[in-house]
Amino acid sequence: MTARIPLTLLSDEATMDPALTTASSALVDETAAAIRARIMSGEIPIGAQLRQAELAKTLGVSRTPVREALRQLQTGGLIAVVPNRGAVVRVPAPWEVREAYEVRAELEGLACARAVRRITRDGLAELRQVNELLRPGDTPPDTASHAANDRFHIMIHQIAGNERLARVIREINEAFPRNVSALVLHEHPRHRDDNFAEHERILAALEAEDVETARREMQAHVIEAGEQLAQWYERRSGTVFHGHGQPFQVNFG
Amino acid sequence: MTARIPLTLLSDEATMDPALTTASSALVDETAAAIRARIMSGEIPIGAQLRQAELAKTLGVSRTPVREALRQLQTGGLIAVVPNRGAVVRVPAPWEVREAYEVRAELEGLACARAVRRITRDGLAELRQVNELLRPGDTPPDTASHAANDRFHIMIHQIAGNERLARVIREINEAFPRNVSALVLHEHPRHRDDNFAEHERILAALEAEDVETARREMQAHVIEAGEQLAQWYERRSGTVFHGHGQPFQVNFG
DNA sequence: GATAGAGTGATTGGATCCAGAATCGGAGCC
DNA sequence: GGCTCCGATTCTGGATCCAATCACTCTATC
Repeated sequence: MTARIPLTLLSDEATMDPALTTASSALVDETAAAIRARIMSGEIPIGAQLRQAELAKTLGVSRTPVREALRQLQTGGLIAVVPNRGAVVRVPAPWEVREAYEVRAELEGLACARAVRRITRDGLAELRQVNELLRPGDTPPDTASHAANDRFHIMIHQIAGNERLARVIREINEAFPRNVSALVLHEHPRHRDDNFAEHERILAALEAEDVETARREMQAHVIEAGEQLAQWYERRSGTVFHGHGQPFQVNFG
Repeated sequence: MTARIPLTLLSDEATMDPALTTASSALVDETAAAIRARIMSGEIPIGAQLRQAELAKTLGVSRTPVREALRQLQTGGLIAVVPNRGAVVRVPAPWEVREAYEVRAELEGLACARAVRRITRDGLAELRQVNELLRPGDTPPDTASHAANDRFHIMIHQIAGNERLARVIREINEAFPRNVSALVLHEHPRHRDDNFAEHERILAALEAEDVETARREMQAHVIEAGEQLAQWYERRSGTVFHGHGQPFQVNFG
C-alpha cells in the first residue's frame, strides 16, 4: 500500500472543512437527501421496501447514485439493508427510541448549558419569538409549527457553538422519521401544552443564566418527548402501516 | 412514489435488529472495515489521498465496493471526498478534536454514571484486571496496552447497557485515527501515569457507587485525553501542512 | 526568464451489463 | 385439501464501460 501523498497539498477545504460537510459529488448527496426527505416526511412509510430501480426512476438518475445514497442512509441508521434482499425503512423498537433519546437528552442538555454562557440578548429574543409560534390555542398544528419546534432546538445548538455536538444530535434525530415525532407531539393537545411550557421553562433558565437548571429542564424536555415517541411506537407496533394509503396489518414478534 | 409494502412482512431481523448493525452485503462492509483499519493503524497516514483503483487492487475487489465503502467512511467523517478530486484522510483541526472530545466526555460520563448502577462485582474485578495491564513501569507501551486502554472504555460502555450510547461514542472515536491517540498517550511517560491514575479514580468511584464522582472523573479523564490529542495536532499542524507543496514528513511513528 | 494557454494523461463519477440470490407462483404428491 | 418441491421472474450486488473533470506538463509568447 503506497498511500501516496498529493503534491498539490491538502487544500484547506479538505483539511479544515468546518462543518464536516465534505461537499461531495452533488448527485449522491442530493439523492440521499431526497430519499431521506421522503422518509422523514412520511411519504415513504416506516417498514416500506426501497427498490433501487424504482427510486432511480423516480429521481431521474441511474441506480448507481441510488445505491451509494442507500449506503449513506444505512450508516445513519434510518434504513436497514439486508444482504440480498434490499433496503427497508427501519421500524424502531420502543427501547431503541428510549435509548436514543436518553443520549439525545444528555447532549441537548449540554448544548443548553453551553448556550447559557453564550447567548446574547438578541438571541434570547429570537428564541422567544420562535417559541411564540408554538403557543397553544391560536392555530392548529401544521407544518409551520413543526418547523418552529425544530428551529427552537436547532437555534440552541447553533448558540452552543459546537459543530460536532450539533451534528451528533442531528444524526440521532435523523434516525427516526420526523413526521412521526411531529405527529406524536400534536395528536393530543396536552402534549402541545406541555411542550410549550417546557420550552418556556428552558427560556427562563437561559434568561436567568442558570446553567444547571437550563441543562436539567432541557434534559427533562427531551426525555419527555422521547417517552411520547416510544409510546407511540409501542401503540402502533402491533397495528397498522399506511402503505398504498390504506391500513396494513403487521404483526411483530 | 409508490413505496410498496412487501407482502412477506418486515422480518424481525430488519425491524428489530438490536445492534443497529444492519448486516449488509459483506463485501462493501468488509472493504470499508479494511480501509478504516489501514487508516486507524496509521498505515495510511492522515492527509493521504485514497485512490479508488489502488485500493481496489490492493483489496482484490473492483472499484464499485470501494466507492461505496468510501461513502460510508465519508459519512463517518474519517475521510473527506471532494467532488472530482477524490478522497483524502481528513486532518482534524485542533478545535475539531476539542469539540469532539467535549461531546465524548459528556457521553462517557453518562455511560460511567449508568455503569455505577449496573456493574457487578465480577465486572468491577474484570475492569480492574484490564487496567492492571496499563500500570506504568512494567512494560513499554505496545499494541497490547493500547488494546487494553480501548477495552477499559468499551467494557464500561457495555456495562452501561445502552447500545445507542456505545455506538455514538464509537463513531466519535472512529473520526480520528487511533494510532495518533495511542501515540499521544504514550509518547511521554507522564501521560501514561496520569492515564492510569485517572482510571484508578474511576474504578474507585464505581466501587463506591458514587454516581456523580464517577461521571465527573470520567469526564475529566476524557477531556484530558482530548486535550493531549488536540495539542498533538497543534504541534504537527504547523510543521506538516503549511508549505505549498513543501517537505512533508508524514511518517509518524 | 517568467507566465499564460493548450494539450494530454490520470482519475473520478454515472450508466450499463451480468451473475447470483430470493421470492413468488404453480404443479405434483401426500 | 394442504404441503412440498421446482421453475420462472425480479431484484440486488459486483464488474465493466464511457464521459467529464481535473491536474500536470510542454510550449509559445511577452
